[in-house]
Amino acid sequence: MQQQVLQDPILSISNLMPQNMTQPSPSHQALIDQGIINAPDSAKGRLLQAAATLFKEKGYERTTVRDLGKAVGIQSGSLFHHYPNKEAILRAVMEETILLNTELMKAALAQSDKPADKVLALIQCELESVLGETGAAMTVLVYEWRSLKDESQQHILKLRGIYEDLWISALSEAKEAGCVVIDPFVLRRLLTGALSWTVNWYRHEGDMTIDQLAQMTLSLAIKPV
Amino acid sequence: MQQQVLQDPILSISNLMPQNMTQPSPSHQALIDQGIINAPDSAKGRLLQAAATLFKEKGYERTTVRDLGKAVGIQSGSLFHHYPNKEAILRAVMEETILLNTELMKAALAQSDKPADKVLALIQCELESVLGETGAAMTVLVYEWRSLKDESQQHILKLRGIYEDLWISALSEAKEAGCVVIDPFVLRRLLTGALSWTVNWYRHEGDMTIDQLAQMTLSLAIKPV
DNA sequence: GAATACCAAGCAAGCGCTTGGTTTGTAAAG
DNA sequence: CTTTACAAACCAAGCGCTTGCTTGGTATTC
Repeated sequence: MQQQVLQDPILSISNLMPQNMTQPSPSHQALIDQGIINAPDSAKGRLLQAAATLFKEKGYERTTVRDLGKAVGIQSGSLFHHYPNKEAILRAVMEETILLNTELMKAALAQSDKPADKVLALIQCELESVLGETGAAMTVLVYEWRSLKDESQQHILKLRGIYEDLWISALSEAKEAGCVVIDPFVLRRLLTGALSWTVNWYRHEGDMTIDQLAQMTLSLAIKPV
Repeated sequence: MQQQVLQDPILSISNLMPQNMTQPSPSHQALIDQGIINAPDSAKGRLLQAAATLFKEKGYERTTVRDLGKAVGIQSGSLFHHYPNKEAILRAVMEETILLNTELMKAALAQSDKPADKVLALIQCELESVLGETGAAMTVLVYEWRSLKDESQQHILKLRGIYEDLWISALSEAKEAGCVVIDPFVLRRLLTGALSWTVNWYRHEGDMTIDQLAQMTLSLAIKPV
């Protein structure tokens, strides 16, 4: 029996034609060129995208390696040619999305000047990451944390530290400028929850844009000077 | 072979001595008396408490019925004498905690007068529910939603609606009084995220009390009139 | 003596992952 | 332009284990 009988080869993980592909941003492309993250149209890249979607929808534990294989058009066993085990796929999803969004945040900060503008830029960035293309992966990062082994948790925590430092320094600047009244660490944590939770209610079809939501959130976080 | 040889009968689900029991509040006791939720020292009540703790720590899927049985000192198969299946245990954990906390919120609201006071009371209540005794169950309610069958989700959603109505009317009053500037629905959703996320960072050992945190959150949500 | 609460044993299904072998892409050698 | 060689990508099959849950029987309680 030939494999072609069982399965359309165009669905093969390495033959899939790119679809709905938007052009990666310069920051994104730089990370791909440096080999730090996988291109979205590569075999591994598509696997990670499918994994993020499934992990978000069904949860990591309820997603089987057979689900993952079916999503990218290969046998479940073939997954282990790309990653040593299922947990490594989860870890890669988390690692890539945090690396990418850290770079996007740095780029956005570089275009801002006043403290309040920097805070707004960070809020916009985080909303984009949660509600946009990397939304599935970001949700997985928040909701599937416990499924990581201790070793992986510490690895991701280190990357998360760089990301959080950007937030803390921006909020601290804003506090010194007098437009933030509560402790920056507490404020960041309240914002983390508020922003990540948007994935559970924000709808693109609605009549509130992401920028509007960002402005509303900013109005809570800072007081006008 | 006698069961006593294998297992200390004092650990049996129906014989366990109450420990670390605080006196249930009047609202709590009322719900117990009406048979709406199980007493914390009953067989089912202890099972639900253990389940909430395990589900929070390991996640619902990673918690096996054998884990649950061991936690309350019975065989895994005996669980199905109390609940028809594992999902029913998860559902019961969620249902009881939302019913209880709705009553606690109503009681707190009854003691408040001005709109800002009502909002503060709700914030305090929700923080207590997330960080206090029902914290495990509340965390499960947030994180294990996807593990519920559709039917159970709709059942819990209905209960949650009553809870959310209390929030929306309080925030709407505050908006009419002029101390809330953004849409009450959006504000509630931002607060939902901010408050539920506290479970991931707030520590009772630290030098910030829950009331202080509630005050800080209030200072973001409303502006002084 | 009936109902309740439990145990001991185990079944069927599904899980992550391994294995041995085949196809495909690539690129140098003839 | 073939041929040869080899590694990467994949399939088909299934192993060993764990899972939720069932069954038949036994203490305990009122």
